[in-house]
Amino acid sequence: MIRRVNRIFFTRDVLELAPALLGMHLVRVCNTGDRQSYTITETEAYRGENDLACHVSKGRTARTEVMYHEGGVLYVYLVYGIHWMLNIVSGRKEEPQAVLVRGVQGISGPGRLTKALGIDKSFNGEDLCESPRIWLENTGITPRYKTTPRIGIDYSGSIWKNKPWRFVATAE
DNA sequence: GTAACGATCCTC
DNA sequence: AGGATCGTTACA
Repeated sequence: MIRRVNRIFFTRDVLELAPALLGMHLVRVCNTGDRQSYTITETEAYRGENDLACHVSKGRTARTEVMYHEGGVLYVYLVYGIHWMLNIVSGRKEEPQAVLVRGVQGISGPGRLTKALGIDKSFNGEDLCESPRIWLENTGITPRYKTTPRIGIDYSGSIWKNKPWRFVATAE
């Protein structure tokens, strides 16, 4: 039985949640009522204030406030003045962690993903456990995956830059 | 108020 | 290898 995943699923540590998202369905209901579902194939973990690649390492700000919420809400922000990034907040309240959804089946690249799904700033703070327009469903399939360092965070220093916190589903 | 900086993508 | 393009942040 496929159904929306609940709060408990998201309140785990981000290093557990990020790989667990692989193979799950990201379901999006657009304005016309059309429902589409996308299989998640690539994620990255951003883990707390000590992680120099994570936005909260620069302090708690209006932008990053949502990451301090309980897991299951979305953190959406703009990079390079162009691309919206889709992140799923992880961990418990006051435990700022998030998973960047980098790709789904058929769409690679986090910027292209949000464009295809019509995700913008209005989704910031959206609750995956309650929202009528976006949620996650379990498929019971956990694909094999590989880990690599995260992308585009060269500024964060070698310790954090080299953490193997990018999770990419591998073809069977 | 101002200036610098990107968790990217596309085109050379 | 480099440019697009603008919200967020840090500073004065």
